[in-house]
Amino acid sequence: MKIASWNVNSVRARLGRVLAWLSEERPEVLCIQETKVVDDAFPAEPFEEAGYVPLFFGQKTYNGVAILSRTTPLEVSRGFGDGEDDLGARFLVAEVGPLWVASVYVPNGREVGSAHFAQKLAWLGRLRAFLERNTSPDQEVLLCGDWNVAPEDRDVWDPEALQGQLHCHPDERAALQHLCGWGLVDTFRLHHEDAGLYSWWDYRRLGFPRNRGMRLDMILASASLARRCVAAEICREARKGKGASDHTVITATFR
DNA sequence: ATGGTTGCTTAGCAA
Repeated sequence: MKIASWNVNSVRARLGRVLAWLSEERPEVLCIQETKVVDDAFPAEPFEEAGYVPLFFGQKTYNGVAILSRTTPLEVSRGFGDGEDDLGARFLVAEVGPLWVASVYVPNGREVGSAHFAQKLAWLGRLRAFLERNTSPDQEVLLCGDWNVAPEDRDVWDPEALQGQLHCHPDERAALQHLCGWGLVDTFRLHHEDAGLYSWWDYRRLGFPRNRGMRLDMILASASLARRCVAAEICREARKGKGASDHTVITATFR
């Protein structure tokens, strides 16, 4: 069973690429971030024709998340429902058979020390609170998304230059670690130890050709799933060429 | 300190 996650930077601009990748790889589930489209305009039909049932939670211009599943997903939640500002359409949860799957788009934070940065840290805390209220680490939980945090120095192209910068700040890493402390494992690191493996490369300054990137996208799994995780990959091919998202698609495969 | 690129929307914002 293959699960995938992809920040597509506009689902309409990337539709052809996403459909081509789906037909090639046929994952059970694809979680999408940055759909950048209101629900009325989400391109549901092409995904249905490709054999997927889409759930989507979007807004105008920014953010937006979706879950595509080969079996009909049951929508569990849009946003945290905790009475606070969700900072846009960033969180969608569905049950897919026994799986409890979330598509997650963590706020960027914009600038270390800014109000947006504080909201990013708080958002990660609210996500943990949501898990505590709505599920259990004993369940089969998958959080798939763009975390906007590079968890360790080996996840960034120049850790010295980027030390303390956005995506690498100790407070962001601590917030992500606290979330994982609920009972989640970074599936990629179960299978790969090397530095220099990234999921995002800046469009500017030839980031991808120079492999100047960061690993910001992750599939986090609860213990019962982590035990059954037999592979995890970053699909660099999908970042190549004109018309690619600045993020590439990642996968985790479970026995 | 700033720039570089992309997408949405149409000049400027967000990433």
